[in-house]
Amino acid sequence: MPELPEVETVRRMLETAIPGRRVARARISGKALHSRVPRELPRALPGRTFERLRRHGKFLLFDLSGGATLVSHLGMSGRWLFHAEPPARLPAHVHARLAFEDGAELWFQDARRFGMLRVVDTAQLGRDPSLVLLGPDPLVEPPTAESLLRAARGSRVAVKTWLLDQRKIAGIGNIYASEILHRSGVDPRRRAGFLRADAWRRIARDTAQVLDEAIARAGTTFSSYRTASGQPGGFGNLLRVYDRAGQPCRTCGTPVRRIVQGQRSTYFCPRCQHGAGPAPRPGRRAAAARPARAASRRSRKQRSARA
DNA sequence: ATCCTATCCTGTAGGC
DNA sequence: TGCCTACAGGATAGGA
Repeated sequence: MPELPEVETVRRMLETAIPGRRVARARISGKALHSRVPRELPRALPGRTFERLRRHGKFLLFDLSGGATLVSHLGMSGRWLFHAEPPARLPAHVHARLAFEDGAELWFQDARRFGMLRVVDTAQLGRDPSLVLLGPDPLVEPPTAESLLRAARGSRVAVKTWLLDQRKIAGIGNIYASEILHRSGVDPRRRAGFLRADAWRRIARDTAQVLDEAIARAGTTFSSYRTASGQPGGFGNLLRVYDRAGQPCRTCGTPVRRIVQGQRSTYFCPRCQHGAGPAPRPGRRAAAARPARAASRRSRKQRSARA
């Protein structure tokens, strides 16, 4: 569920609900002891008021009164659930429950327990081990061709894998990495350190574009708690390659391919994302000359067929 | 330094 | 129906 656009959606939602509310009680579940939910939560939070909500990449930062910040990462399956009037029945995998003085509650639910919570001294946030290495947040400091070219200098990893490295850009995950590269027309297997400025320029442009569009639609996938009815994010329909192996590329009709890079799925269009520049592996051939121009016009038929 | 692999968990979808 | 396997939006420790 949670890449930057999803986390930003959560942030915006919570921002309308929790600032100004004071914690009366915090509980963690027994199972939480095995997860990354700190045992001191019940001691650290009561009496504190939520002040504002920040985000850096995929991290949510809840600033609290008294100079503390609740740092949260949703991992793969984490969710924040806000209830003005909490239901009696607790769903599975709720590891932390914060009860406010007015009766509202905020729950942290995380089936797979890859997420984490931590309470840190706000003044020391910059030294937090999980935050200190993060690269720029693309909404705050939009990447440019120059910044990307510089950051990727010398890197031999595939550009898709490079985009997932939170130390380079904070917030891009597996869905949007594929989507960005498809829009940019860059082969995901190409080595980051060998991309030229024009490729990075397109990647910079499309990173901003994809993230903005996804945020505007409240993200991809997730069965959200934003509305009482739990509407899913609306970007799923706009995905051009992710999870579409074998289906026609929305641009040219060529079947989308799925490959595995760093144990994670990558989706791309072998025609739209053929390479300008050096081949990903020492063994060339990916960029073999191909009459992409003329041939790709065949797309029109398929496009209308799908609509 | 950089890169790669395995690992932490549970839920779900698909094949038989 | 049940059983089995493969896979899932993430990060990171440790070895090469």
